Amino acid sequence: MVPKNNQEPLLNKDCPLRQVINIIGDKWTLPVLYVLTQGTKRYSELQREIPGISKKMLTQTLRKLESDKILRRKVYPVVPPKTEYNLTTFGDKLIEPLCVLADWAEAHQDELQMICDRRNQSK
Amino acid sequence: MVPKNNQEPLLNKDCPLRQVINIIGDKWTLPVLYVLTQGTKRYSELQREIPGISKKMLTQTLRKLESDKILRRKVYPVVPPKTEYNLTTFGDKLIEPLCVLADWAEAHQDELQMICDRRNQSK
DNA sequence: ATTTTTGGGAACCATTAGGTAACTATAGTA
DNA sequence: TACTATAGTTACCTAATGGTTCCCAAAAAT
Repeated sequence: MVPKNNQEPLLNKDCPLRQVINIIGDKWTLPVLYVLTQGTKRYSELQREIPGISKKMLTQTLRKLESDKILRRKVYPVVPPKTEYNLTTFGDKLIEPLCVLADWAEAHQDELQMICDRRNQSK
Repeated sequence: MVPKNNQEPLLNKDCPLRQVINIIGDKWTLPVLYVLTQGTKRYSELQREIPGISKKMLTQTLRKLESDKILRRKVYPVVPPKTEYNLTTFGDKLIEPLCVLADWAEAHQDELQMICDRRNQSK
């Protein structure tokens, strides 16, 4: 009898945790999600509220999250264009465990900053 | 991720949460950390227990985590070489909030798998 | 008549991440 | 004598990520 492939869920590079990290790990995904926790936003609002993001990256990030069904995109056929974005219920649920990590990160802000500084210095 | 005060520690691309993601977001970091939660491991043990990792990536991942003080590297001056790795207390602490995310990810395994499948399909 | 507004798309480039293969040293073993 | 085990290093290549700049339409405002 072949042993059941009960692979450790945290071991390999396709584990669920890794999948989450892949989904939200892009440079601009967290800022976008964060702004959307404040409610429905238009494209231009997102761009204004996320310092440094370019149109290309904003569009790219939004489209990816839309196809992941983490957010919803609603286009109004008017001119000039109007598009609204808001989190799906799945997006809302995803936010919760991220908050835990975010709280930990805030609590360890100084250590994290030191790590990042050390990395930038050694480059 | 819920706004707490007038600060915006989760908004910009250098926020603490983003810093954590940067630190543990590399392809092989989570598998390495996971194996090390089982205790001290030698280089060859890590390589055996992490399917698919190459020597180059294992070394690279370990060195980065060492300079981040997430793990400790102990070299025995013998031949053939012997090197042991284990988590620091900071590494141990880092694991905890990641477990919360990992638990959520496991609970939503199916949805996550669908997202990843859809992404791979559209490529 | 011209500019502004909005939500993009397309082309192009630079940087980074990650993968493969070959090479290293030295003691012990067959 | 040749081979194995260990813990790497190096050079080279490709793919993915992210950034910049320019282009678009059509109505409204100046």
